[in-house]
Order: sequence, then structure tokens, then C-alpha cells
Amino acid sequence: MAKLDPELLHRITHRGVAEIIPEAEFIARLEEGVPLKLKMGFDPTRPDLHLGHVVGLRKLRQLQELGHELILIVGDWTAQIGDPSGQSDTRTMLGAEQVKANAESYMQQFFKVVDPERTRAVYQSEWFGSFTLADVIKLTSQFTINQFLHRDDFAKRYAEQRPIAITEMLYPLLQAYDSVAIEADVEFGGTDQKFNLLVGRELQQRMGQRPQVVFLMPILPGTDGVRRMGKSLGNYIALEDPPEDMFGKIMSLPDDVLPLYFELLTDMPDEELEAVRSAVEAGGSGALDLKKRLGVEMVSWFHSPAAAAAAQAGFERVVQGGEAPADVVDIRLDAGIDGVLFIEASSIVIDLPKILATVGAVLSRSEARRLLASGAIDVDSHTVYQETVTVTHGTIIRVGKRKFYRIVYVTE
RNA sequence: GGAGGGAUGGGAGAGCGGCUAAAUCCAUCAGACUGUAAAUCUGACGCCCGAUGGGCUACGCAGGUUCGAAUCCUGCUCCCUCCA
Repeated sequence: MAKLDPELLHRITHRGVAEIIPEAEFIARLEEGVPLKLKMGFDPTRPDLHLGHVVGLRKLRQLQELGHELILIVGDWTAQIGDPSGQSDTRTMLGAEQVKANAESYMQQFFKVVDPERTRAVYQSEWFGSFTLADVIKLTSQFTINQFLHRDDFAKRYAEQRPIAITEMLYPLLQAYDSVAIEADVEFGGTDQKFNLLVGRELQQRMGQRPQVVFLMPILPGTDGVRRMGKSLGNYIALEDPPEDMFGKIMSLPDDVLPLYFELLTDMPDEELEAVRSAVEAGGSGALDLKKRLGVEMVSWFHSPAAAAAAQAGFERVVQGGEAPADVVDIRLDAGIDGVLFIEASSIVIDLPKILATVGAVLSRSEARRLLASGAIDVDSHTVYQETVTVTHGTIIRVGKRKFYRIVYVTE
């Protein structure tokens, strides 16, 4: 039925898209006018959605707005295997309750992007719960080891004589079966998921279903600007990061990754995207402003415009201006505290490393000494190098760039 | 069933009797610079101490040899590869 507006169609199939297999089939299905089942899976391990996930979720949202339905697969079985992404450690089995709690937490985060009205979550255990060995054998017999060894990751490890667990081979199979179970029309994933999604397509065909379209999205690089964003790599910006952190992490992105972030995470028009590219290439302060803009947009989205404004103001004040933030941590001192050497009138003489360590500003006294030696500690805006310093009520102590403390003299 | 390889600091990965708190790389932290918490350069990077020095822990676990072990021996535990 209805032909889609060509401009909209182009945006759906090109903006933030790596590959659609096969694209023509996808377009044809869109134009059938029947709500499609859009499949997206996730493992309910630690619930921490980050901007990398958002890339796919935005695409799903776009399609939901055309009336299609998102089906989230809660991978309570595959989570126990661990996707073979390099050196997957054996995962521990998650309890049913833990899975449920995680899934719900995920869901909450999903709904910051995706439309809850057109979303359904299903658990793998709905079908794998009653799977028998016979079913497993039947499933595994659909494919050969040789086919699976073509998967990049497996091929590489095989060539290097590194281990490949049999359960890892199972992962794509289970994921593929999910598609069969829900009769998925389109499955979404990052480009690294290509193999898995294709197995799903293949399996559906073998089981007499109409094979799903495979929709692949580019991988968003993490804060290091190089490797994919992921929690295990510690280079991620979580949706639940507090506003200042989220803003700060965006400000710390390498410049050259900015255009991609705008492309994948915002609706910025293509022409403007070009402008971003050239601004970044040109150098100068353009990138700084663009990052702030991106930061504001993201924080507004996942928190609130007010939080975004505050985060930006805070950044400008603390990082750019080098001033103390609005709310500094108090260090409460009295004569009885270890590290307070003596008090005379309003002057308090303290052993700085000791105080900083007990307050948790540094991990150890040794660390405090190192910082002292490198000129990283300021007392009331004056860099200090000695361990014994005199402070009074209200003295501001700055450790490194971002940690600020205020002395509070407690009199009894 | 057989043969062999390996377990080192947050990660990767050297060292193979003293010069090793342990090369190098990455990550991290700090300093300088700047347009930012970018980039670049520099430095630090076990803990403790009345400290240009001293002490205590540390190289899978438990013992042993030695003046001295991450390095040698024995026994455990775990991991991996190949052949069958």
C-alpha cells in the first residue's frame, strides 16, 4: 500500500545505518502497510544502557512512529553464555529474580527513547524453558561448524589457535531461534552482530518462515574515540550518568569523533552535519562549542534542559574557569581528628596527606604526597608543596582539577 | 589416552638466581600548553614511616634448596594447545 515519503524513507534507510540486508526487501515490507515485528535483543546482565545502545533505539523509535511494533527479547538464556566478543569470561547463572529486576531496569531506560505503547518484552525462557535435548539437537543440526567458523571472531581465534567454547557457538543459534519464536520481520543490531542476525534469517528460512531483514547500525565509538562503546571497556556514557558526568564525558570526547556522534545521536540535518565535519577539521574553538551543544542536547534528553544548563555552567566554571564548583565537599575538623596537629585561635595546622586520605580525596597518603610533589594541590588558590599546612574555617582545598573541599571548623 | 605450553602489578606482556616494587605498551592520575575533562608534550603510578633515608607486603597456592628466588626443586589448584 502506501508509498512512503521518499525523504523520510531515505532518512530511515540511510541516516545512522550501516547496512540493510536486503535493502529492497526491507523497503518492500515497509510499504506493505502491515505493522512489522521489529526484534531487538539484550542480555539482562548489568543494567547500564549507554549512548551506544541509543543509536539502535533511535532507529527503532523512528519505525515505531510508522506504526511498527518493537519486540524486546530479554536474553535470560543467552546471558548465561556470553556473546563471543573476544575473551568472554564464563558468566555465572543469574537467578530468575535478578534477571527480572535487571530487565525492568533496562526497560525503564529503553523507554527514554523508545515508545512504550508499541513495545513488547518477551523472555527467552518462554520458549527455551521447555526446550529438550531433542530440540537442541534439532536446532544445532541446522548448521555446520564450517559455517560458524566464518564468523570473524571465530575465524580469527581459530587461526590463532585460541580457544572457542562450544557454548559460544550456541549463542548465535539461540539468538536465531528467538527470531523463529517471535516470527521477527526485522532484527536490529550493530555491525558486529551481522553474523548472528544472518543466522536468524537463515534459520527462519529453514523452518519455513519468511526470513527476517537484517538491519545493521554503525558502532558508536566510546569516550576513547577508538574502541566501541561498552561497559566492559569502561569507555561508556551511561544514560543514568548524573548530568555533570554525562556532560563532562561528552566534553572529553576526542574532537574527531564528534561528527559521528551528531550523525548517530541527533536529528541534525545532513547539511549541518557537513558543517560540523569541516568545523572539526578546521580546528580552532569550533569543536569546543559543538561539544557543548551535543552535551546540552544529550543531558536535556536524558535528564532535563535545566540539568543541562546547570551542567554546562558547572563545566565552564570549574573546568574552563578553574573556580570552585557551587557545592564543594566539606571537611569537618576538630581537635580530636587524626591529622589535626594543633589548633591555635582560628588557625588549624594539619597534616594534609593524612586528612585527604581519611576524607577519601585520595586513596593513600603516598598518593597525596605524589600529588603534592607534582603541584596538584592548591590551598586557597595557592599551590602548596609541603605536607603541613595551616588552614582556617572556610579554606578551600583543591586536589587536581576537579576535586574541591572546604574546611569546616567544628567547635564544641 | 599421549605430548607440550602457561598462571606476573587495572589490562596486555617482558623478565627466568642478586643490578627487580619488577622492562614496554595501554588505561589511570597529575603538570604544562590550549579551544575543553580534545590533541600534544612532561611526570607519576604497591603501602607505611619523625623520610634526599628506612620498613613492610607483592609475581596462582603450599612447602623446599640457597647468604639471596618472580626466577631452581617438590606437591597441589586452575587454564590452554596439539596429537589420538
